[in-house]
Amino acid sequence: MDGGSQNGAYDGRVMTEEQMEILSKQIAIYAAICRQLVSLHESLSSKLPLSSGVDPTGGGYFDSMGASPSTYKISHRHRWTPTSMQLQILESIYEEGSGTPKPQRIEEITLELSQHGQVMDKNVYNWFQNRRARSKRKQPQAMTTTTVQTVDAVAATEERSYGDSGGFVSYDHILFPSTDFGIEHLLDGGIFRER
Amino acid sequence: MDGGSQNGAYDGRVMTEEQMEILSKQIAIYAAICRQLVSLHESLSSKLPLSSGVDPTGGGYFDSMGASPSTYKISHRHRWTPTSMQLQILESIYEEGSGTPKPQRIEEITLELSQHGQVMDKNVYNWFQNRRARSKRKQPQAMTTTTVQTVDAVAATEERSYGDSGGFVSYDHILFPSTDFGIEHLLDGGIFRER
DNA sequence: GTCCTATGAATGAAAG
DNA sequence: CTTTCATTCATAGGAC
Repeated sequence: MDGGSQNGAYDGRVMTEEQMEILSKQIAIYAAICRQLVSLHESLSSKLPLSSGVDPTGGGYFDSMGASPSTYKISHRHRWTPTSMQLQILESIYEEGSGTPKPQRIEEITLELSQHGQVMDKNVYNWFQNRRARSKRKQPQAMTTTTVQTVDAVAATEERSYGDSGGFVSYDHILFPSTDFGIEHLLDGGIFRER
Repeated sequence: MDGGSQNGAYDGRVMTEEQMEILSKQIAIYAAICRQLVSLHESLSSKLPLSSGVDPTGGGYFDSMGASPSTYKISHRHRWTPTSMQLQILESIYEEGSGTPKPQRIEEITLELSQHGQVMDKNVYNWFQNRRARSKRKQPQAMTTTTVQTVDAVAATEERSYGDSGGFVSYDHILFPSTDFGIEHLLDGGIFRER
């Protein structure tokens, strides 16, 4: 661990192993924080192009607009839209299937649907989930109150409005979430401490 | 290990001025990046009426309604929503391995998470269950290379994030608004370079 | 332009 | 652990 290294820019060690370790950890801490913040940013920025070219099959949604051939939207769609053909199939299966989409059958359905437009398992899965949930909630719409959707909208508005516009907060609790790293020690008492 | 460090260990210079400068800059770079990312996060989460209003200081369940105190309970949130901080921690723990949430470790995690917002054991348990189940169903999509976060791999990981701009979301304009730092040189040829 | 509706998608919680 | 349910978020498309 001393002068063992020969080739390389540093023919003589100028730091102890311990110091190297500390410094490495300091760098690693910032690296980890940055990585977390970046991924946080990704998740916050809605569902932006997560695919980023890595996923060729599921990367782009572009529907054929089965009902309206007049529309040519080649641009990337963020949301899958079933074609009318697909919708028919889905509705049929929904009715006949006694309401249980079955996890493995999803793939079969997807396969069949993909003959009428691009679709993924996830889309089919979501569709059945939503279909079921929706039809269930449509039933108890006998609410005597004049405005059903008004309450809904208000509630949504309320919830959406809780963006805290408070003043600045110290970033320390953000940057240093846990004591796993032993950050305080490193940053406050490390080599680069202010003394 | 020579006698470089005991308490009060820094009475003798073990690094050259140049090395010190490089290291200082490395740290400074990460610090700057983190600061920018944090402020980016702030602006993103405060500006958008976006989803779960991420409240850095706290907040899980509670929405800051209060527009109409006369109402008994227009909309109470029954559902736990992890803060961004909590999410980061959870993701970290999830990634760092041991795909088994561990029964007792849940409490530890819960304890740590509770420093960043209200949370219960059950929430953490559910989160891990869901997380695992859903990542399983996911198609083999390597959106982010599952890089193990080890101190050794930090350099490589960061280099991937910075230097490699192909196929990855270009954060460069965010991270590096100016070339004042000369980051490439430092990160690629710094003391902690790979070779 | 703003507002509303419909609906795909995400996710916490619970059931099996 | 696997599958399902319930709620919510986000957005496309239409009405005005």
